[in-house]
Amino acid sequence: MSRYEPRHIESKWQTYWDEHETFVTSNEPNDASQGKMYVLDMFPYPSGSGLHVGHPEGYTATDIVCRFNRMKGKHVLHPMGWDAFGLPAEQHAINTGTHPRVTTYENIDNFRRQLKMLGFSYDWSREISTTDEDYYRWTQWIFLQLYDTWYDPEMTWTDQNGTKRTGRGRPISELPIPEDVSEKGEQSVRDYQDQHRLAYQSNAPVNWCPALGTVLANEEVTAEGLSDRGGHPVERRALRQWMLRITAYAERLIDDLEDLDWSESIKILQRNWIGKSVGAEVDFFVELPSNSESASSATFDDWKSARKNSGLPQTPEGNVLRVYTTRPDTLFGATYMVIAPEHQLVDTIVTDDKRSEVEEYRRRSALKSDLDRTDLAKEKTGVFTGAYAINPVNGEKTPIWIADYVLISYGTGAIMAVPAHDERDLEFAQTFDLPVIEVVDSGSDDVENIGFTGQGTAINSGDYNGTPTQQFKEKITQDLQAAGLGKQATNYRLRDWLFSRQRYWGEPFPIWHELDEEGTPTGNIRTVDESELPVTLPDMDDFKPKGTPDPPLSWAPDEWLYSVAEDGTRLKRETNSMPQWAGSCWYYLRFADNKNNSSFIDPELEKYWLPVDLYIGGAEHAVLHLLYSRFWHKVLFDRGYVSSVEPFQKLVNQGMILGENNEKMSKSKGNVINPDDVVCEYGADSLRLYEMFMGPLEQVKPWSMKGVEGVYRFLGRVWRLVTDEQSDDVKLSPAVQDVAMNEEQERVLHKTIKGVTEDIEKLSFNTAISKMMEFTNFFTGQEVRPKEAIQSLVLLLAPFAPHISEELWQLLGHSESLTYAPWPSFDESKIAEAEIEIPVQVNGKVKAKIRIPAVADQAAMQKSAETNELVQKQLEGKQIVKIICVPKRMVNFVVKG
RNA sequence: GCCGAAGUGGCGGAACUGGCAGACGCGCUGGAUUCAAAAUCCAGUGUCCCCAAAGGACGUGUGGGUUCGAGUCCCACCUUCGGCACCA
Repeated sequence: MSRYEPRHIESKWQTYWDEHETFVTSNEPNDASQGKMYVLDMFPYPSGSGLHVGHPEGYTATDIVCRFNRMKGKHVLHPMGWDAFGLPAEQHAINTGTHPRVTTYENIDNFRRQLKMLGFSYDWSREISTTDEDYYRWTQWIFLQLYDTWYDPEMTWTDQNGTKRTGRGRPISELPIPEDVSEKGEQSVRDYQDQHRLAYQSNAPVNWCPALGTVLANEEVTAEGLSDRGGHPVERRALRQWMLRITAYAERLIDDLEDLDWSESIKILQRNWIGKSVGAEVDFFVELPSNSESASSATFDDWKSARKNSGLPQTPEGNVLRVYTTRPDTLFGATYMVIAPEHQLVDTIVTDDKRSEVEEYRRRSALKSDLDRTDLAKEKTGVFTGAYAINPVNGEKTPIWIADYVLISYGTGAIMAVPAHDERDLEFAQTFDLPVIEVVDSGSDDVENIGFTGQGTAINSGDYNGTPTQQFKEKITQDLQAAGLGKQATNYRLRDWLFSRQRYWGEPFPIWHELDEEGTPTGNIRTVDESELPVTLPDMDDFKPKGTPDPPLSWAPDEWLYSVAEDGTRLKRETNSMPQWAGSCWYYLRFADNKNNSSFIDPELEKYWLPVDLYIGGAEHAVLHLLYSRFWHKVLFDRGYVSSVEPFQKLVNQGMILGENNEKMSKSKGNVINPDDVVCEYGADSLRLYEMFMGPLEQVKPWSMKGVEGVYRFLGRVWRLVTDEQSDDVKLSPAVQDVAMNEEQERVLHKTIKGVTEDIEKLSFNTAISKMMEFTNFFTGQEVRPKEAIQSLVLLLAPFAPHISEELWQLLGHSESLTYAPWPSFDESKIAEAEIEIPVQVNGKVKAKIRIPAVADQAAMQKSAETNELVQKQLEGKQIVKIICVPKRMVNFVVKG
């Protein structure tokens, strides 16, 4: 008896595909091509534990789409690669002494083996790893472009597609240098340029994680103040770091989401992350204490009239506190000011009697980790500085406090507190017994004005009384602008991207630091010339953090670390490395042209293949990876290197697969399913089919071994549908005959083709599979199985279970792979039934069923329903109020009595 | 607290644009095949009332509403999951 033996079939076809280069994709479409289709998986980090069942979920989905589209005649690009830089390989090296390069390439080999075992139709000739020198050469090159770019928000220009745009990343050489800067000489110009580059260095406080020995991005620190990876405590420290000015692109990163075919919830996630808010900046005159050196005799009135003439300066004077607020309409309710402990103005304004207290508070908050700040969130703290600001609208003297609930990194690092209409301010005011003035009327007796943060009508606001919130905001912003006291301002929650790590296993920066005679950095830097890329990682054996923020590269061999420039300047390399995100920011571009030695991608190939038509991956990358990639892409776009505005046209996030117990799979819970084991027992086709059959792709769903058995049984049924069970060797079943289908068989076939085709297009794979099951159940019951129907099923099944399909296809007499066989087409007219059954309802409840011609009109339907015995019984003695007939659907009698 | 997604049999899930709720699979029950088993095939399977059948009632998180008709639309609420969290 010939049984379905996946093990044998699967390795046979995997070898066949490899040998025939079935999935190798030329960059040239063939003559019959129906257009290009770029389908991409989020490439994996090749971890030591191998593939997880979550990986094949997305990968099977994209594989189905690819195989389907190849059969539809599309020119399909479907590549795979490795996001292989990163912490685990380096940690492993620290623990075992094995070099990360060795571990990484071993893991990659294992991942590749597993992916091939699952029969995915990747074009392996396009494989890349972010750790390949030939790849990170271009990652470094892109960094140099970022370094060479400044953002000009004013520039209007026409892009290469002919679209008019405002705002562009431009070469630093085009940055206009103000006269007062150029007057001060070359160094001053250099500094000015450095301040405007998209890649810049900063000394801002960063998240230093002693346990990991590295600095982390805000995004890599949890709300509890622990490292995202490993859960170690994180503290704040000021260090020199590389930053990328992603905030310059915030507006475009929001705007361009509009035209993307992404789920609305992911778009919202990104919008919230960027967190745009529009409000006003307002200047408050500060009465400096008499002890201050910069104390001047200038009065509030003098200042105000001076401002009326000069307008609002770019940066406020030394005795002016600039605040940001989204509610300028509540200006009359400001009863105190709060500035962040790190604010520059603190030193200037603090009075002698408050100085020690203020200093102490600043010292404590500087030490506070984010954890402490969050913990204390409920209990507000702060100290009065002794200084007062004067409210520009009413001349009120307002005390200035410092408190760490105001963040230095947002807005101007200072706020006007309006306790009546802001929860945080109210809490603070109650803690410190500060006055509360209500200035917004909620407009409802049920809602107290104090604590009301919504929109209402102005009260206690002088001439503005009675103005609705929205109108008031606009009006007062204009008035402040006219008086030179404020202006409209936009802020983003998004911060610039901390782009350096204190790690060995990452891309080195293509950057030199100039050294002086003593060998200390002068602060000036030089870029490595493009022709000298890549800056390869030096050979090292010791990566163990020394407990200081010095990166491992700082103890690299001198030959690597030092050099002398042609002009004799001594140089030292940048010893930070790039974060793991760097490589994944642009890998989708390289796949289109992975062997190019002269450019990161050929412009023609970029135009042809990009953007990615379908991108599938885990929701954990919904914000960071996708935001970073989009940012880089836009910079490359502005600089003319890519023609598309956005990299990923359609995005789908697959849902997580849970263990059988409905919990997250984890070693400690012992509920981890290993794909190797499943393939060993049931075969790759069953694993693929099961992962698609479990439920909707985007949904979170639990694993079930019984479910795998179910689809395995289905494949067995398909096998027996085509092959001869009685025979010892594999041959065609005698029931499969080259005869015409009867009407019913034809209807079932065409219905199935239609259903499966449309379901694949909707990525509704679970229902596509159930339709093939129905087909199989039906044809199993047919004594004669017309060959045409059986062949069509094999083709429909091929994207889902390619191995068994190839085998059956061969058995059906075909000598070539079905990879490029035409997808079955359906004929709508063959699906329609002449006579259909519809329900008859009485008062909306089904009471009978009648058979009517499919084309029956309302009158015919009604007549047919009325003559039905069961219906007549129901209607007996009742008054018919109304009859509703929906063609092809139902008849409903509405009756009384 | 704010934002988002989702709640349908014993389980995973299906249901086009408001028109027969529960497709398909799992599980379970019964039968066929077998010396027996595995495998396979066939039939049944939402809950309740009824000895059973016929028949009937109820049923898509809860409570209201719109409609001839609601899983689907509207309002309020509950629960679970995901994200954010002093962003002024």
